[in-house]
Amino acid sequence: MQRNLRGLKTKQIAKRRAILEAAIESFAQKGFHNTRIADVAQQAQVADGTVYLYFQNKDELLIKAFEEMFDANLQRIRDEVDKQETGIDRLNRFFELHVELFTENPRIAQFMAVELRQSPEFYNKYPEYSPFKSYMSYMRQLCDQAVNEGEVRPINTEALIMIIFGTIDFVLTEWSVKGRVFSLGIIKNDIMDIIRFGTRPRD
Amino acid sequence: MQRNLRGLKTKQIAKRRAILEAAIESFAQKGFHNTRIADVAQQAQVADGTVYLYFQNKDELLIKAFEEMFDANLQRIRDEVDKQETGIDRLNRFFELHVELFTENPRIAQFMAVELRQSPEFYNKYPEYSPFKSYMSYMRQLCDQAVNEGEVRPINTEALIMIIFGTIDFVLTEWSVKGRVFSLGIIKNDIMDIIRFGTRPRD
Amino acid sequence: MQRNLRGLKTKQIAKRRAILEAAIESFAQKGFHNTRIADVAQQAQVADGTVYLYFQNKDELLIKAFEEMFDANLQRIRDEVDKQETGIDRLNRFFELHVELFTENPRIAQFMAVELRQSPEFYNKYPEYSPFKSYMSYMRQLCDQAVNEGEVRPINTEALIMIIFGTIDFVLTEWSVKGRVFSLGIIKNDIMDIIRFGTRPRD
Amino acid sequence: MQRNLRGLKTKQIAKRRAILEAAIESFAQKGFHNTRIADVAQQAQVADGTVYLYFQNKDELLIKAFEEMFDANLQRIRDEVDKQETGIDRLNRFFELHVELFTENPRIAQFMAVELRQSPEFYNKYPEYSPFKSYMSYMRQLCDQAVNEGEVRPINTEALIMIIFGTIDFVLTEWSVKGRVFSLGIIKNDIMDIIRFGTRPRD
DNA sequence: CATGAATGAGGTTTCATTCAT
DNA sequence: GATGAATGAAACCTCATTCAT
Repeated sequence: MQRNLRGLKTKQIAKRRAILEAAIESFAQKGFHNTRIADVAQQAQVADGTVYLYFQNKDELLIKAFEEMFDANLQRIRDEVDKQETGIDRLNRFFELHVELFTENPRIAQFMAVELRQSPEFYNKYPEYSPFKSYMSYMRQLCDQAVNEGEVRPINTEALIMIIFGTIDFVLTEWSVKGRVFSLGIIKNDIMDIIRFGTRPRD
Repeated sequence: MQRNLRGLKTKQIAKRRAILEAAIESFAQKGFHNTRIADVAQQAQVADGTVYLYFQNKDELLIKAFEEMFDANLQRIRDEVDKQETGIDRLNRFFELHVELFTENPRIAQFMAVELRQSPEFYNKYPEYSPFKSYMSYMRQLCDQAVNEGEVRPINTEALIMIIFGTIDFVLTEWSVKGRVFSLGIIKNDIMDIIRFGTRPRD
Repeated sequence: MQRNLRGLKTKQIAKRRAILEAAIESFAQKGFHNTRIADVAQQAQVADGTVYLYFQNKDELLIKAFEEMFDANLQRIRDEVDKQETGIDRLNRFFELHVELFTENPRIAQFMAVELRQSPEFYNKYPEYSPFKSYMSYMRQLCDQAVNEGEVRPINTEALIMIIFGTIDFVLTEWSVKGRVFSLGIIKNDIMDIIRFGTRPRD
Repeated sequence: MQRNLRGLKTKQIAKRRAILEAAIESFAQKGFHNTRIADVAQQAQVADGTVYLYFQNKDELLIKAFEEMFDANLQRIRDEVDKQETGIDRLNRFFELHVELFTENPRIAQFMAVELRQSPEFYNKYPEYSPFKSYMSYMRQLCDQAVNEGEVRPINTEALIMIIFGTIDFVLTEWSVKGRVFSLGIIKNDIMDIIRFGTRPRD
């Protein structure tokens, strides 16, 4: 019998995945608190109780959904970004791929926009909850490289990360939650231009 | 009997305000859904039922909290910003004051960080919910002025707004929700520098 | 200063009456439990608290509404009925006036239909609550007279009362609550005919 | 697994029934509005939430209680009545069985007495609420037959129905709600006598 | 493993009643 | 007397979670 990392059979892998997808879908649309486990179960075509065979409780479902969604995408993005030659090109590619990811997966974009912000109480309850830590860590690495290569002036890397991540987050949130009222492509280029220009080495 | 705008007596104004403050406090700390009306009432030193004399329901409490919080602060910020001579200075001042506001009112910063983004369902239910519309509209005006005055190159104003608002939002969220792990002052200046440099007219 | 039975000034009499009328109106339409004191007060153009100056509580408002409504009408009916010469005519007239009363005051008919039936618990709580006792007592008297005069055969008076009262109650309830789907005039005559015929002395 | 009409397992049928019985019991004793779902649940030996697995809400519980109580009994009555030869006998038997039913099931009698009449608002909210429609429809049929067979003179059938149903309703209400202060057996016979005599063909 | 019926704690909201003005 | 803002108890209903099948 084929068994996986977590000790699950292939069929169970699929079931687990279905539950996570259903959770993301529903969290994105209705928000965490307005999503009932019964909704997720129905969407995933399993019984309510089955959800609890794969996840301890509703909170964990949220946490795992984030974790695994980020991990999966980060890997794909890394592979692509690392093909670029220069630091500045890698940063640009990263920016582009990030936007692309969310444009092509509106559900994920919505999910992130709505669920990323949890209350301090939630962070206290789950200190390990830090969904895009690895994501930001990778971005930090890219920025540092670009600075070291001299293509970006020696600015505060944290500041740059905040600008990039914050802007993407905000743009995508507005775009996905409010109803895509503007062209993402145009604004994306303009933003990249401002940032690139603003971080260019001064003479 | 002294009566106010909404037709409330002076004492009632105070009570209404106390409820709003309590709501912001609690929403910021525990999140909207983990806040019970009883919490808000207790914090505001009124009976549970009293909350419903001033607000139709819990949702409206959230909406009004945002609305009035933004409105009140925007006015103060405008007054200050308009004292500046040049467009670029106004933009800078706006940025600074915005950060300052939230630095000095961590509760409000947290509240915004946690509750600003609602689910599509919420937006559908309350189409009028657009708490920082006037805020962004003012920012748009500032950007346009700066461009017209030639101190900022003719970039896409929307892009600039997204960068500014998104960055501030993200920085403050990280800073307030995660526990103020970095110096806001330093990062603020670096960010302003990047943005200013990135929007400077090219030769 | 003009003072009344209950020690009330003329203006207060009017206010008390307005509250009772409003109560009947609202009880009839929405039922006792779905009527809020605030509804009654608003309808009567008084403050909520004022209701409690005239009635101890909501229950008493219901009880008094019944009592006084019945008393007032019974008096008018008696005056009219007593003009009739024979027992059987008096019975007929009574029947007619009873129907007339409710036909001309649909609110009262509805009120009675909906609120007459209270739970055993209610009757236990208010043993004195017996809204149409005097009404039935008067009817009993009429029946007895008719029997004594020989125009009605010596039947069980109680049975006759039940038939008359029950039928009227049911007819009016159906008629008023369900939406007056049939002609009250025709059915009234048919009913009176059956009853008169059924109670006629046998040869 | 044994499954029933509504798609319920045998055990669930029993549970559903227990809830209905408990509801009737409690509605009869305390009235609909003074009955808490918790009362019903406790009486039925289930958890509060379980009630909502079988009925959408409290209103539906009332409606279904009526519907099914009437349906069940009507069937039994029909079976018995249809054994009679003549129309007039069927009418008599119907009357008797109707009275019997309620005499032997005081809870049901009380329930009906207290809850049959709802407010116009209730009828508007649930237009399909017409608990004894089939009951009256059957009675109409019996009356028509009796008229056609010539044993009852050609009177207004509706009038006769009103008399019969109204009288029974009133008698049973008085008898059950007020505390059974008179002999139902005697009065029943006297009433039947009056009605039969009143509807007899005239020469 | 999977199911889904059952549980029961908990929160929003209503509204009769009170009482300071 | 009259007002109506304030109170707070109480109840419907939801839904995360469990566990017998």
